[in-house]
Amino acid sequence: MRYSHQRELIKEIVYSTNSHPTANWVYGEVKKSVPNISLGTVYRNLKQLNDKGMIRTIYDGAIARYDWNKDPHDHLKCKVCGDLIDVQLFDDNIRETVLKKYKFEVDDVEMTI
Amino acid sequence: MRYSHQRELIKEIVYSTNSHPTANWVYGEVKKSVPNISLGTVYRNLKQLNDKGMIRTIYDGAIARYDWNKDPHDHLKCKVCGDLIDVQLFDDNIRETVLKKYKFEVDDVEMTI
DNA sequence: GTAATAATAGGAATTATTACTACTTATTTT
DNA sequence: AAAATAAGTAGTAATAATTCCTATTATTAC
Repeated sequence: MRYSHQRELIKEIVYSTNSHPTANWVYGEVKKSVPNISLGTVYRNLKQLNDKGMIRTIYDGAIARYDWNKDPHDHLKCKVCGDLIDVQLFDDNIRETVLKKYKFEVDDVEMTI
Repeated sequence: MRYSHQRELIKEIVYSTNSHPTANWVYGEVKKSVPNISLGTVYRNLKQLNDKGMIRTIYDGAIARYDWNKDPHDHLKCKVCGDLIDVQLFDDNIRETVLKKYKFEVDDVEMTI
């Protein structure tokens, strides 16, 4: 993965907020400095950053949101305003519990409350 | 909500499987008995069944899946085949923990592992 | 500096879902 | 039981999020 100005900006934008932004919001922000960036570029880079483990993708219903916080954590979603906030509920024993009870090796836990 | 043949079938189909089917899969199944049912009818009825609490909607990444099992439970998703299986991991103290720690009243917990 | 090729912009294509509309059917009223 | 009414339907258009495609541009290796 070689350097690109666009990806660097996209990464900085995601890292600059706690709001778990959508691709479209990131697009709007990055357009401020690169007015003719394309939405496809935003999506491609978000996916690459996710694949390289630099950001995390979470799903809010049917739409993807991006999170710079890669530590295992969960989200509380406000029913009224739709905001997601980070919470820390369970510790690493989920992994063991699941392995013991269900013989599944855990890769990732996504919980929205 | 008055009776409709289509909704009845859709409900039976969702209740007949543990596979957490998508709207599209339900559509394919119901077409076997009502060949010219429309996809919109399937979506409308799945939503109604969800709103009346007869089925539950879960999100698998970006797509909606439907589950007859309304008891609180979580899902394990196989990374290889994509199947979702039901698991029972945590008990009702999630609700209390969240209320105490974060002052959020819990409506629904959705966890995919 | 030049060649090789990853990344981009712009737009078309896809996928999941919702909205619209004229027609049909279940229920209610008479 | 027929007529009235309003919920439901099929078919299709529209939307929203995301991915794909292609000619051009930018980064890195030599």
